[in-house]
Amino acid sequence: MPWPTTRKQETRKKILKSAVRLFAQRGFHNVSLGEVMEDAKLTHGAFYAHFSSKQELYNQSVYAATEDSPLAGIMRESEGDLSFNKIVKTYLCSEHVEQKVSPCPLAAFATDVSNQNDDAKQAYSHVFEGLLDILQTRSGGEIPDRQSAMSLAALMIGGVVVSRALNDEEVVDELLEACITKASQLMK
Amino acid sequence: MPWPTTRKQETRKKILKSAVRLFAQRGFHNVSLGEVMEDAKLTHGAFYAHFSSKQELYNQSVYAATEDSPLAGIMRESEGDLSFNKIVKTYLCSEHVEQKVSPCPLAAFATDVSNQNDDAKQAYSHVFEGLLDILQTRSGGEIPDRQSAMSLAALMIGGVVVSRALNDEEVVDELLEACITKASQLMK
DNA sequence: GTCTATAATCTGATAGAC
DNA sequence: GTCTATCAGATTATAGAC
Repeated sequence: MPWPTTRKQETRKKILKSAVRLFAQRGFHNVSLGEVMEDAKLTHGAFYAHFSSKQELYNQSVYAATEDSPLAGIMRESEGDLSFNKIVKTYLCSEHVEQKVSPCPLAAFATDVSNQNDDAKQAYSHVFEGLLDILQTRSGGEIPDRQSAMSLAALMIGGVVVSRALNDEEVVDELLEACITKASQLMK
Repeated sequence: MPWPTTRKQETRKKILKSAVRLFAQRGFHNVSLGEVMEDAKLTHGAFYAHFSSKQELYNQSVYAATEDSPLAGIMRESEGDLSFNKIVKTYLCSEHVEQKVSPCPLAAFATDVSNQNDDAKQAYSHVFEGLLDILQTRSGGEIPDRQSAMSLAALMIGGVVVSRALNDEEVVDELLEACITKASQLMK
């Protein structure tokens, strides 16, 4: 029985989905377990039938967030290669900055993870390697090597992280456009 | 009397210095006012003679952190222009990632600020514009325009932020080197 | 201005009925 | 597995003596 989709696993997924959205929007300490469970239409006490601690929930959220991230979305849409432009513009857009779409955990969870335990960092590292792999293998050769993929990842994540901390929408648009325009120059 | 350096202002500076280091290392919610005041050799209750709330302390820390940041350091050392290589290598180094030097607030406070009020974002935005200004006016023309400066800032901040969330030192070194190597290509 | 002491609140985690 | 109820600890902010 490889996938015994029990009701418990469905509930666990619901909790994770709520956790991903809330943690990404407000950060680890600005979200209580009560809020997560309420969002998942359960009560506080039921939490510990699914996770051993808030920290474990957060670590699992780092993995879970990859499923609905912007890049996962365009990967589902297109079966073949992703164009470089499509990748960059999907990531560096105001909808992603404002989290009108489910966010990339590498941008949303970065600073929180750096303040947490090694399990969280391991999850983050794993997801980061996954991004590098996608960039290199699904871009039809437009991203030639690991070094290019790494610098592109830093540019994209940095662009979104900084944008979220600015208070001037015009500067945000300017920054996103600058990153989009300059990204291709990293590929040479 | 332009600078009446009273003892109160000295104490305020001491509190800010402790706050910058602790907030940068562990984030807003992982640092208590008690810890900040203890680090500044005072007791908890004395805090409110200097700041009206923890949030105000944090906002002021964003500004205060610029004084000892890596780029402020090399600007004090050299009177003339900074070389592009010096800027990039000073920022994207493991000592900065591990905060063995006083960190740049744009990297250390980014995600926290995005979860806070508009005053914090205003402080962050102001510091960000300051970085763009330094990059453009102090690089001897090696950073030709605002768009180049913006993309470079995103690359540098992103490189440090991601590095702090990874658990594999080798990958961190690889990432920093990738960002350093590729940075110059953004300047064309 | 700085101290000690405490109020008021929040939240992670546990216990036990159903 | 989910619920209600509660414990235990931490933390921001305040009060009042010095």
